[in-house]
Amino acid sequence: MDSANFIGESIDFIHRYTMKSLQKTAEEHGVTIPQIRVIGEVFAHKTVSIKQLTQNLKMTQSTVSDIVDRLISKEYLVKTPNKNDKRLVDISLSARLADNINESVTELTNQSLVGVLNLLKQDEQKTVIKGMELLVSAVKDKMIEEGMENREFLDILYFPEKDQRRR
Amino acid sequence: MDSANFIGESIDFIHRYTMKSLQKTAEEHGVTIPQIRVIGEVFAHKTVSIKQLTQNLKMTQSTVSDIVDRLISKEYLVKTPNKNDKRLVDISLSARLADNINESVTELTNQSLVGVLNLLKQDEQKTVIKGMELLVSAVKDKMIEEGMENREFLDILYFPEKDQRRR
DNA sequence: GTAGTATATATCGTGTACGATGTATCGCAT
DNA sequence: ATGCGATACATCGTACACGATATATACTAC
Repeated sequence: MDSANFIGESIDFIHRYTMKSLQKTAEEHGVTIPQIRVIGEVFAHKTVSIKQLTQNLKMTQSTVSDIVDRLISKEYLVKTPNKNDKRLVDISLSARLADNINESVTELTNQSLVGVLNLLKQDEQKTVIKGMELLVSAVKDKMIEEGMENREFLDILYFPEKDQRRR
Repeated sequence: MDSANFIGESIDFIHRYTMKSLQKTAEEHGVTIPQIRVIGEVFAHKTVSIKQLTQNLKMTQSTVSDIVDRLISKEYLVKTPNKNDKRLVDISLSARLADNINESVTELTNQSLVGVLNLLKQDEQKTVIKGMELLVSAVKDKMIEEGMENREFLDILYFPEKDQRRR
């Protein structure tokens, strides 16, 4: 129970750190973290629907909708109705942004943690990863055990090597 | 770098899980997670200032202020000006709440993770904790290295046994 | 084709969350 | 006592974030 507490606080702590860290980079570009994440996805796929963004970024549809709206009013994105299915909306980079965008968008992904891991020795990194794998699979098991409906919620996380083990 | 990515996603994943898990318990009581956290702090200290809540819960003063206001309008908390220092505000449980409150408030803290850890064998738990300790101290080092101003941000996390090691 | 269901977005209401700014009070130095 | 920087809190503006609901379109069965 005390260990659980420690794990909980640690997760919170690291989560806060990465957020804070990303935010610094983000606001140099005049955007927020969620906004960068959305832009990154659009950049990667050239054109996506709200639905896809919702799935890939693990945010609810309404949240994504909001963010996209803000990015459109900033003239970073454009929305065009999909030809084949008029319910869909094709979201893509605005011409203006498509030009002066570089890889800096994609490289935004947790750069901070790379630096953190590099502070550790090889075998220490192994331990960290091993521990995280154990914890994550335990969480997954727990979720299944208590019948957490959110299926999509699960297969978000990829495992480095082998995928599923444990009971 | 791929490991960093894995760590990052794992942290997010677990963070989301614990939030989701806490939320379920919280909304059975008709409150939100931050609200329960505030109530718990007030319950523990009998009477606190906004400042103290800000520090203990690691939220900004304005956020705390907002939440306390909502809890007051729900008649869960009361605000009385401090006698000694008129800048301070004493926050305490409302009479109504103070009665039918039980330990269930404090036990709200990451109960979910206890269950998760119990799914692991003793030595696996050891690995998880060890890994987390390594990661956390690496993050702390990184924060110091890049001169993260937020000092308070640091001494939030208690370590089970020994406190500081590493370079 | 029509009805009924499912899907994709939009919109609304509420609640965090945070930085910036305003306001009153406290303490200290003069 | 007067002034001034520091402190505690409130308030405002903006941006997530999510559930609930509305709306339009697609699909399916008949």
